[in-house]
Amino acid sequence: MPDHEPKRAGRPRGSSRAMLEEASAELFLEQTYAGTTIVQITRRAGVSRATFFNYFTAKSDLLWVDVDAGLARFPAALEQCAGADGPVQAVDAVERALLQVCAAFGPGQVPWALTQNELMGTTGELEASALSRFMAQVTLVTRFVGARSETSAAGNETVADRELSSRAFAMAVLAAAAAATGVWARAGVTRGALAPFVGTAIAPVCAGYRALHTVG
Amino acid sequence: MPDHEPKRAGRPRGSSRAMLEEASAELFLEQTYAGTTIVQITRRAGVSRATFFNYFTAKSDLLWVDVDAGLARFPAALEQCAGADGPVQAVDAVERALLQVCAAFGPGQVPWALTQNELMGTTGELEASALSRFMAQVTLVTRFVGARSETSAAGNETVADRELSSRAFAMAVLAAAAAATGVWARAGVTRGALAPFVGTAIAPVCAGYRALHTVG
DNA sequence: GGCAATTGTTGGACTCCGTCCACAAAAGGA
DNA sequence: TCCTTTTGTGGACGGAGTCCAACAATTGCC
Repeated sequence: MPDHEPKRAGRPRGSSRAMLEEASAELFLEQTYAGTTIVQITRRAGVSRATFFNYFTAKSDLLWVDVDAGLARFPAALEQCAGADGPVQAVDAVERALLQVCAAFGPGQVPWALTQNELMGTTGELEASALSRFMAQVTLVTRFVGARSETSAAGNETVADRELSSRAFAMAVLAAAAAATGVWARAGVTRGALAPFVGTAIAPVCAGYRALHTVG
Repeated sequence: MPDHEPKRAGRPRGSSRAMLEEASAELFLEQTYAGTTIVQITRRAGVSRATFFNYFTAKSDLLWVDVDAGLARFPAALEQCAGADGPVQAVDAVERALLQVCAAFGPGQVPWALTQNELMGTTGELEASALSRFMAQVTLVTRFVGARSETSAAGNETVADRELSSRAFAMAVLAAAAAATGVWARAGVTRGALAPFVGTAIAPVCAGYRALHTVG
């Protein structure tokens, strides 16, 4: 990554994502997410309200900066964990890739999205932004598993069945991971790393889908 | 249900939920959900905008009238399907109760929430309202399973483990059901009843959690 | 140096959602 | 009749998100 200065034409940025993230972090601590307006954030960062939307598409993006950063590594992890073809191997790869991504989250930094979810008023907005991120990962996993299940033994399994199965597995395993993350966040100071939580949560789901493809 | 007229005091209603639902259904067909404002709905129904919020807490409630009606029967179905104590029996009960609720949805009436989800602009709002409903069912299932797992063989299983396991199962099985519902809705005219879709989707998840509790 | 093209920043206007409140209308009961 | 209860109404308000026309700062070319 040597191209830090591509020397493009045009006015250079006088602000940055980081400035807005910092300002919002301070205000969220003081006033909670719901109690903070975009205008307050931009004022503290020293920019105008319109500038905010040059860096974020919605206020709720600020809740997910850490999570998004971690999730950004998921596709690469998936490819790296991918082994041979076949649905069972695909389930294995998803399980490993999820744990690999979770390894980046220790007991220290818990994303805003997980700490502000019960703070009155935040719930609605948080859920909206949460599901949109969830579904993005769902399509990722669905495609990954679906592509590796085409060559399956098949037989009495229709195309629609495989599509349903892939998507159900994707949503189930990611939901289990999300559940684990929620429990982990609520665990307070005693929580250790995230990965063990996610590991125990997704194991039964993965086992169920593995059994489905090994027996049937 | 003979108490249709409890003859309460006060001004009788000149409007009704049904009027607003009908008006919104017409407008959603003409303009899509995102393209329809609350004012338009209330104008067509012949009431004022403020009245809308006497019957619905948010515009997005209109997307879920059918789903909410079906979901309302879920707690009762859960109790009815409940058998003996123990985590395995709890998983069985949840599986049966879910299928029982799905039996109410045939190929005819597909809720707005499922038809308008790709119609540009709707996505964000839809996801918000979707997750709030999803999480309501999650707490229901979590409590149900959690209460029936306390008497488990336990041994090397801590309380935190059981809490995590219950919640992960709840979210996973409901996510699989949601995935199936989505596939079913997108299946077009060829779709039959909803229950078979959900059945194949949640079976592996339930199997996985059953195995977890029978072996270990 | 002057000039255009490019990129970032700004303020303002706008729509819609959701909340709040004071008030009017329509009933029943005393 | 007066009081209480319930529902409908209009208006005002603040915040989110969109849009746009203007302005500012920099690069590269002539």
